[in-house]
Amino acid sequence: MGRSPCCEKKNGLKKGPWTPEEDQKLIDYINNHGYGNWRTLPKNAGLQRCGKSCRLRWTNYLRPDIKRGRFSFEEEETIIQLHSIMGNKWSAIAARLPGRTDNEIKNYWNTHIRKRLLKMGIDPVTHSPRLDLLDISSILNSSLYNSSHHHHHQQHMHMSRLMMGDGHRQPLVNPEILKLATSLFSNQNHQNTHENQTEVNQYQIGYNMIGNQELQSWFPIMDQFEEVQDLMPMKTVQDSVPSFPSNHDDDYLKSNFVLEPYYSDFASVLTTPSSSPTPLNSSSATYINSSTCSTEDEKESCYYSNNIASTSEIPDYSFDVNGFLQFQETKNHWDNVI
DNA sequence: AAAGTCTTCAACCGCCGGCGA
DNA sequence: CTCGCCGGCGGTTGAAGACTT
Repeated sequence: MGRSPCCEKKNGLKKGPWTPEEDQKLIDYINNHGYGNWRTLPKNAGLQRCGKSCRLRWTNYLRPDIKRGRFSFEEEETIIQLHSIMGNKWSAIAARLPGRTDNEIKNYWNTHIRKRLLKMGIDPVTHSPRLDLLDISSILNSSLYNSSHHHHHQQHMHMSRLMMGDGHRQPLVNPEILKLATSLFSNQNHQNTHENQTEVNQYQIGYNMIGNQELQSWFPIMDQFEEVQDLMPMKTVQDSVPSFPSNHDDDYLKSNFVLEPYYSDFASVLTTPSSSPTPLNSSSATYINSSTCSTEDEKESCYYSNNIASTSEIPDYSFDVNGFLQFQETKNHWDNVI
């Protein structure tokens, strides 16, 4: 039954950051003797550390094959894809990223990727769009929205630019989702909750979302919708131009309503049969792109400006992990060949 | 310049499963 | 079968540095 903690206080083992001297002792020992029994290693190596601490230090930091430095865009894409399939299986993800440790990937996910997905309105757990998560204000601020938009016609213009771009810029928001959001907020006949559910489910089908997890991710939308319905009357959609409530613009937009995260070209790389040896099916995968965005800032802005992958191009949902991994290997192979 | 706040990430913790006695 | 050991995993923490006010 259970075992005592590996680092008992009474035996005076050191904790906390490693010193260069300790590192060197560990490296020297492993170079000479290899690593086998972590429990006895520190004693043999002359370290006042527990075996667990030594193993962690070696596998996460001192190992010679550790790759240091920033994650490349390709690595980041891989992490996101694998996470969409495997979830928080950091070691499994790390196994697919040579030189990266599970700890490093976990940290990178929590400090960078997760935040970015949230900002885009993508649930980092399910990888599906969440209307209640998108930081719409940051999207708007980062592009064409400005504070002088209180006139109605201007509002329509902004929204149409959001949907269609303006000739110079690409659209920022998936028009389908924008329609969904608009429709949700403008439809005044929502007494029948069953109908609401049906409407949402239709859009889920559009995203090929299957499974309780994905379905659940939409529930907050409905909750929030009902709250807002109570607070303010909604307008009806006029023609194809969506309209948001005329007052409360800023508050409204900042109230965590999300329109749509931007799926990108990378999705088509993975989902288009012509470029994929094994057609990849993964609607819950969150695809982010751009090979041209390398710095953090560039990545950030690219996330908001990539092309949209139309919902009609999204393949059927059915995870084929082996196919995916096979695809990755083939892709890597050809990347190397090229 | 100083104080306060936020972010990052190395390291720790507790738990689990595999394995041998 | 049970027990104890060990390696490994994922979640969490907190010191240090970066950034903001």
